[in-house]
Amino acid sequence: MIEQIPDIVISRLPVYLRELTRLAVEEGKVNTSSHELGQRLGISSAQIRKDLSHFGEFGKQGTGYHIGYLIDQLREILNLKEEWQVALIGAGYLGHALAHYQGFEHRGFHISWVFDNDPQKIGEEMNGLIVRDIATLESALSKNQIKIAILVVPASAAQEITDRLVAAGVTAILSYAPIHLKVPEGVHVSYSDPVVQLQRMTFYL
Amino acid sequence: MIEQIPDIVISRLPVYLRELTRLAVEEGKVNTSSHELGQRLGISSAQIRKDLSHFGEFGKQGTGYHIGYLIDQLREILNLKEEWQVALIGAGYLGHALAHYQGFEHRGFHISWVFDNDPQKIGEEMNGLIVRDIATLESALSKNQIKIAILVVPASAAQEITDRLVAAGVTAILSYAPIHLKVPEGVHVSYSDPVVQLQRMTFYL
DNA sequence: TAGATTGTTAATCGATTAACAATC
DNA sequence: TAGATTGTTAATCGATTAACAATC
Repeated sequence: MIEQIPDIVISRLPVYLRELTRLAVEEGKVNTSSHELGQRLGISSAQIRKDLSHFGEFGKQGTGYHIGYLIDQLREILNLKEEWQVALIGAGYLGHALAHYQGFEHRGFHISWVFDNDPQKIGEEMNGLIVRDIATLESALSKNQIKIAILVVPASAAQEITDRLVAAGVTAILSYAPIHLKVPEGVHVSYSDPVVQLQRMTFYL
Repeated sequence: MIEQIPDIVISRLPVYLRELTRLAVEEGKVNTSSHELGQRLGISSAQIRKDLSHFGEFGKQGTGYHIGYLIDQLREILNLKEEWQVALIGAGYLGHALAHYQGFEHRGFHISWVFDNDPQKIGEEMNGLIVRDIATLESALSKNQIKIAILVVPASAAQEITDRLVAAGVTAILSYAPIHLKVPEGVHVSYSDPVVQLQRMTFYL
């Protein structure tokens, strides 16, 4: 029986990976400890060790973790050894910003397609990419086996586009539309709604 | 002793509020139930009732909740009765997108200041707002008692700007910088890093 | 009345933390 | 060796769910 790893554990791994990369690249460190990493992330050292223990033994008593090795292992665990091709749906202001975002490269992702339904935008160039007609969504995604999409369309269009993405074989969607999306089992959705995030904080103000 | 309400409960309230508004505005419904709301959000009805029970009794046996009343109560709980003035730090692509985002209005927020340190951008107009010199950050925020900031600057500048925001009285920060920010007790930070969100999903692919 | 649905309690489930033997 | 730190166990803490009396 394969042990089921909690999603909350998975969700912390990218944050560990990000901080480890920072330690290596910007501070030139070679080793670290669960205590140091936890300090920097506001997480207990016990939690970091427990999280990692789901996947193996990556450290050494007395000396902690070799950063390069742990980065490598986390990239392996998170399936980041190969670059993922990503489709961006929506060429509005936010789509524009994401198309120009430098942070995708070297962290495992590359936006290779942009779609919109606005004839004014179709054919436009965005950071080297041509905006395609959304009518060609299915054929392009299926043919290229795209598994990941970023959804940056109005709430009113989000569910319909989601259904089309899923039908075309997409199994991971990062949505900026302010709406809960219905997807079948096995399709993963992650949400980003700045207003929801702000409203969570105003409770405390 | 005031009962401490779990942050995870608080984090769901904006989602309830958003869906209730959709039910009212787009479908013209007047009443709903924890079951219906849960169905639409992929949350159990028991959890919705439990969450709401932390704050009072808002429903009626047999008939459920009056949507308008529950919306009103949630807005009260989340301190959304008055519009919050927000400062946007960073006038790059993402800052541009946020400055033009229509979703803030009517959901409790208004971007009233934009700052950048790039002389090329200072003075530029963004959706009716003038980009200010970041050197004037402290005076503008303190004088206008701005409590909320959206941080859209490079990771290398994020901690320094955060320190300045906190010193100027900001107590809620929505950060798009891919870095964990150190803030004193009482200051709230919410993060949005698209790469972290994508990496969480690639584990399952 | 009969059916529906709430708010709440208790049980279950799951996540975090503390502690420590092992060992580098 | 002495000090540091891991991986793991058990205890604690917290969140979710199931069930149901109350009642609209």
